[in-house]
Amino acid sequence: MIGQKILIVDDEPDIVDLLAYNFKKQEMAVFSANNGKEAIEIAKKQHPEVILLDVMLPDIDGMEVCEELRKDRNLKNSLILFLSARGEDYSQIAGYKVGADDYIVKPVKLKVLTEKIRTLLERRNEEPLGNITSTNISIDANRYTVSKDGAESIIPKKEFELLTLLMSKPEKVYRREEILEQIWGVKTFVGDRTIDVHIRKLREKFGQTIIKTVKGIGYKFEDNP
Amino acid sequence: MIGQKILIVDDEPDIVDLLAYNFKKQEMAVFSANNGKEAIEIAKKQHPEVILLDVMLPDIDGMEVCEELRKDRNLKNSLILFLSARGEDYSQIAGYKVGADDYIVKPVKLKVLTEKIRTLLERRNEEPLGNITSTNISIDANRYTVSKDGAESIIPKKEFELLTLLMSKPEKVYRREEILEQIWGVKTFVGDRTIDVHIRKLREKFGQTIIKTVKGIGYKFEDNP
DNA sequence: AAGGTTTCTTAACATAGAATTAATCTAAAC
DNA sequence: GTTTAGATTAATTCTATGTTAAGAAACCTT
Repeated sequence: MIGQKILIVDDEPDIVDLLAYNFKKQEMAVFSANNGKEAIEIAKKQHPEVILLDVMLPDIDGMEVCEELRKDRNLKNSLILFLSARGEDYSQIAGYKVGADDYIVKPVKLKVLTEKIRTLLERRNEEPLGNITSTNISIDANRYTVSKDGAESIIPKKEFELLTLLMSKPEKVYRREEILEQIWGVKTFVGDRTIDVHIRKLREKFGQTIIKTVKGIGYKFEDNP
Repeated sequence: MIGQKILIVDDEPDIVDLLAYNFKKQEMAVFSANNGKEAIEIAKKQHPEVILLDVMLPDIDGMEVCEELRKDRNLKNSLILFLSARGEDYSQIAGYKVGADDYIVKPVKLKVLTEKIRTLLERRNEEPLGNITSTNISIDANRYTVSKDGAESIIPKKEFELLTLLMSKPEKVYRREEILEQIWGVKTFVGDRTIDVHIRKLREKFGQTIIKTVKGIGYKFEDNP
């Protein structure tokens, strides 16, 4: 588990220390928080691959924290594990609903925990990521291909990202602002016509009608059969 | 278990003798070492199929020896069994991390040991681990060979690993990041052009078309008949 | 240990193709 | 009909990768 980032959230310093020590030894980058607020803050900044989250926290409930974390794009695929004391059985039921991947009952056994994380991480990596399909065009994120009418093609990165974004929510109008933010990042300043050019390329390749202009606002993907 | 090479490593001559006698009777080629250094030396030269390794050695720790041995490509598939005195429970935990196949608590019972080895060897042979085949190229991970059009060749380690990675999921685009992580490990900082050079070597050897570049993303193996 | 060989990595440069911009044109909205 | 956002095109700049050669490191052989 070398190189992964892990965030440990618990209000008991002993537990945090123990776990931190263990995972540092495995060459993971360890972050820790003692409460929910802090946890959210760190997670959003570092987007760790693994998050261990105590259910009982002084400020926010662990499950609420979890819910909050899952809203962040960069944490969608993180592994979130609940830690709960023996009595708090409810976590089991609620846990999955809220989006945790698993839960561990304290006292934590390091070996078990480590193994669990390893297994889940492996499984995660194997899972095919992002595969979007509409009536007449489909994207395969693993292979970075776009298929239309059976013809598969590889398109440049920016075009691919743009198409993926629009197709991820068909019919939703993405404001130009929003597109810039998602694909170019917030800080980047890129000319006014840049998006247009990429849109044009996509239309050229997959037909004028797949992307509709909403003047003054932005663009949307249209699934026209 | 006829014809196999076995290396016995222990600092107690009695034990070595006993085991040696036993395995010679089974027509195995027996080698022995009294310390870690010697063990490594012999193992690298003889690459025995089976290695019995005492955890407590006068010089190097048995587990370190094991780790060292596993680095040798000819010993990757050897059967390594730890021998440990009853008290030394830690070997159990650390053992499999380090790459041992099993461990035996002393006093060794010959019949049990022999049976264990037999079973493990059989299982090993049954699962020719890592054997990837595509239409016109195939990898034999056990023997570290690559065959194309009937011609079998041995290629350098890094190239082999890279090819294996890409071929393990044909058509899947491996991001450069991902490749680095898998083959070089996250901690390693390796130059930007290193991957390219290895890719180039592979294309040189097996044809330009086997690996396709996905610009801005990474590479993928293509099975083109 | 010395010498030769192979493998790995790096640096430097070349190049193709991608991203961006600028300039100009078009059409929708008022 | 004027205005303005967007479309179009081509030129320009950038960037990722390809390529080569050379040095370092690992590996073998004697």
